Amino acid sequence: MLTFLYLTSIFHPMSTVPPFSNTLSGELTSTLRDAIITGEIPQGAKLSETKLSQELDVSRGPLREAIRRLEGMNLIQHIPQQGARVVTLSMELVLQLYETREALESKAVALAAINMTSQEIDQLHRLIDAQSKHMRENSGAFIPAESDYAFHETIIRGSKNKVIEQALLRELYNLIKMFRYQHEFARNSTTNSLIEHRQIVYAIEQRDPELAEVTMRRHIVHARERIQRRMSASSAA
Amino acid sequence: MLTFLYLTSIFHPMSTVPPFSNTLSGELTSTLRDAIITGEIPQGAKLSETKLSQELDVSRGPLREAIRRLEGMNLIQHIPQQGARVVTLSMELVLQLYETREALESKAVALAAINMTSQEIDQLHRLIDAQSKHMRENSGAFIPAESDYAFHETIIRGSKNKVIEQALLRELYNLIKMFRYQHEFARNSTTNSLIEHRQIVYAIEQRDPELAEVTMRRHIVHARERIQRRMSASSAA
DNA sequence: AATGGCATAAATGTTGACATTTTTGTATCT
DNA sequence: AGATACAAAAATGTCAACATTTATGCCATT
Repeated sequence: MLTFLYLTSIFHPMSTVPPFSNTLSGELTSTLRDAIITGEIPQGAKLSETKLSQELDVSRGPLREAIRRLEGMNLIQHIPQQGARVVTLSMELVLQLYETREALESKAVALAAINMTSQEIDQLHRLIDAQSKHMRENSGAFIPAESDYAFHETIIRGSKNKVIEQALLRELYNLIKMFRYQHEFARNSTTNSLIEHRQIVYAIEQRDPELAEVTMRRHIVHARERIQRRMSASSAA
Repeated sequence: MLTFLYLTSIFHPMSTVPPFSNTLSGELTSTLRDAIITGEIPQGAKLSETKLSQELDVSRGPLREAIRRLEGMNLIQHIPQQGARVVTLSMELVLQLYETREALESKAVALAAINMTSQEIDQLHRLIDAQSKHMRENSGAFIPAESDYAFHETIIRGSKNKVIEQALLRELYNLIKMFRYQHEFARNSTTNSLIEHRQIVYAIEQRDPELAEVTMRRHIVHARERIQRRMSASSAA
């Protein structure tokens, strides 16, 4: 039933992250990653090697390697002699993700305020302008998720700290994207987010690490609180 | 030449981290991890699948899986069609490691001040007492690395945040241990560290997250500055 | 009817061989 | 002598079969 996975991996909007191409096991990694993020393979589902290898028409070797990599990205959990399961995003885990993101990304933006090039700051302006334009032209008050990710990824890369970048983009953000993609209420950002984005860019522009840090911290805490409210309001998934 | 690796993986003091047992590829993961941390397989060395499989007398399948896992722990870097190399700890990377550790572990201790059980706090006291005893009885002014790791790991686990715990213990600490193990000057902690450890435990005991956070942040910044001084003084490895 | 054990089936772990790509070394040409 | 091109060798990527462990389902027993 997963025959359309190859299309997903190429066209899907989720794929801002490295495509792992060149090798079959790399392709499989991207394919499965996107299928997990979108929920095409649902949370808690077992990744049966035999079934997947038949459906995707590959041998089990590369598949196992892809699974090991996804394990490293925290998208799946592997129990020896039992197999791999897609991670389940409990409310507890999501809140912990945002706590961790707060710690890492506030540090990232502080470093970005020091290390970003002016070209990268220009890029932030372009993204914000696009977000602003989108809001004006579409009645609704939402930033598309893709644009929001681009904004945050630009800052994270601008920190020039490869360790933080890796921790955020390779481990945390996949899980956050998975959560937001699978929960309609979390999929888009509010109008407040745009204001906060402006504040963050202002602080970076001023080369003020402390201001950038507290602004980003507040931005993420707000997001977490919004999630917390809406999750306890509706069903706690 | 790596025939003694199995012994290393069992007896080596580095192994406070999960042993990955039960399965051959899990054993290989632990074995290679420890060999990398200790420098038995040196930085930048190529992990040749054919050679390793001969020396360790295993087939390449499990070996490749172990390598994928070590990739996820940031201990090795893999380039498709070219193979895997042990990461090289440049001065830049080490400083970035400590920046990241500062962000994560200061958050961890703030959470630990809220979430730690009294049993866990007792454990911290026992560790500090042992460290104190060790310093009194041995002329030198050093905390053994193992005891220092145990202290920090107890706090990290005490945060009850699995995401932070994973990021620190599975990704960062292996690299930090690798660095400290391979640089004599970084192997042990100074007398100041013990004082700072006491301050951290005090803050946790008072259930004061903010105090705990700034205390831990300073502790790690001090460690980073010490490293920075000594590395620029001697050779920049 | 429910439980326990046994046999079968299926899944994961492991292996060795095959395919393809990259590297290495040699020979030739300028 | 240096550089380029080709050929051989070695390494990584992939596959299919085998081994071992775990899960399933049936039968017998209480």
